[in-house]
Amino acid sequence: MVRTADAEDGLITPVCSIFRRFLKRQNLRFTTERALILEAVMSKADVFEADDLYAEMRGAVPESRGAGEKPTTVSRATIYRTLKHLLEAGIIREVLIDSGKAHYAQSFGGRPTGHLVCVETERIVAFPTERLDALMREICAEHGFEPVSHRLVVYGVSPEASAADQG
Amino acid sequence: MVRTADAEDGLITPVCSIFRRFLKRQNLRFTTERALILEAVMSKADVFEADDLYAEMRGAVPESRGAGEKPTTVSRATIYRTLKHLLEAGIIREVLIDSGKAHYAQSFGGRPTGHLVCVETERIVAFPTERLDALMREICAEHGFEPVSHRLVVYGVSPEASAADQG
DNA sequence: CTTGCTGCAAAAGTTTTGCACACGT
DNA sequence: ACGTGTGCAAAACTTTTGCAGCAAG
Repeated sequence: MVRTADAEDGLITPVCSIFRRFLKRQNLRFTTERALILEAVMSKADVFEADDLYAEMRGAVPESRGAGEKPTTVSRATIYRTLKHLLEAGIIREVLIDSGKAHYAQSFGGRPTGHLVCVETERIVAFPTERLDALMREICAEHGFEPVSHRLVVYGVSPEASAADQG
Repeated sequence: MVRTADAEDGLITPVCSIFRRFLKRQNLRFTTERALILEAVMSKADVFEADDLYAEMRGAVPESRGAGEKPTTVSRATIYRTLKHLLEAGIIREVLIDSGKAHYAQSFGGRPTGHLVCVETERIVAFPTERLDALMREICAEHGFEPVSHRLVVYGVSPEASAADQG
C-alpha cells in the first residue's frame, strides 16, 4: 500500500529508527543481533513465536545485510532478551493463542488487533478491533474498571478447511 | 459451605453427574482422585491454575468426604491428566491470561465468558459475552470463517487499584 | 575505555510421560 | 479379572539467568 519510505525496505527502516530511538532513550545499544532480530520480526506477516525467529536465523543470511559475513546465528537467550525490548518499545505485542508458549505479532501502529485462528489448519488472520471499543468500555464501566487494553482471539474454521472437509 | 453428599451440594452434585456420565461414555473411571479434583475445581470462584488445585489438596481433607481417611494427596500428574478430561467434558475452560502457565475457569453451562483483569491487582472478574456474538459472526464472515468460539480478556484498572493510586 | 551485550550452559517453571503397582467396574 | 488410573521420577519444553569474554558508543 504505502510506497515511499526511505528506501525499498518499506516497513523495516521506519521501525528500525523507532527501535533505535527507544534503545538510546534507555541507554541501550543497537547491536547487530538486535538488528537481525528486528529484521526477522518484520519479515513475519502473521503471528510468530520465539523459536520461529531462532529457526529463521539459523544460517539464512538476510539479503539486506549486504556483504553478510556475520555468522547470523543469534542465541535463544538474545532472542528472548530482545523480544522483551521490542514489546516495551511497542513494536510487537503478545498474542495469547495458547498457554505454554508465547506468541507475538507486529503491532501495527498500536492499532488494537484481534486474531482469527482456524482450529483445523491453525492459520491465523489478524483483524482490527476498533469496532469493539464501545463494548469494551461498557464492560469496564459495569465493573468500575478503567479500560487499558484487550485481547481477543476468535476460533473458527477457515474456508480452506471447510472445503477440505467437504471433498 | 458444603453439606453432605448427594442432596444439598448445590453446584457440585449436578456437575459431578455430568462428569460421571462423560467418563462412562468414554469408558473412563470415576476415581477418588477425580472426585477430589472436581471438588477443588468447583470450589474455585474465579480463575485458577493447576498448582492452585495441588496446593488446595495438600493435607486439607474436604468435609464432604465424610470419614476421610484417604490421604487426600493427589499428584500433579493426576491433576494435569484430569484437567484434560474436565476440559473435554466442557466443565472447565481454558482462560488465556498469560503464556507460560495455563489458567482455567469453570464454564458456566457453556455460556461464553470473558475475563476482566486488573493490571495492578490482578483481580479477575468473569463476564458473559453473549453481546459479542453478532460481532464475532461478522468478523468470521468477513474472512469466510465459520465461528467456533472466542476468548476475550480485557485489561483495566480496578476500582480498588484506582482508589489506592489516589490516596 | 566504560558499560552494556552475547553465548553458553545451567537453572527454573510448567506440563508430559514411562513404568510398576493399585483400583474401579 | 480386566483395563484404567495413580504416583513417582525423569523427561520435555519454553524461558530465564550467571558468568566470562566481547563490542558499541
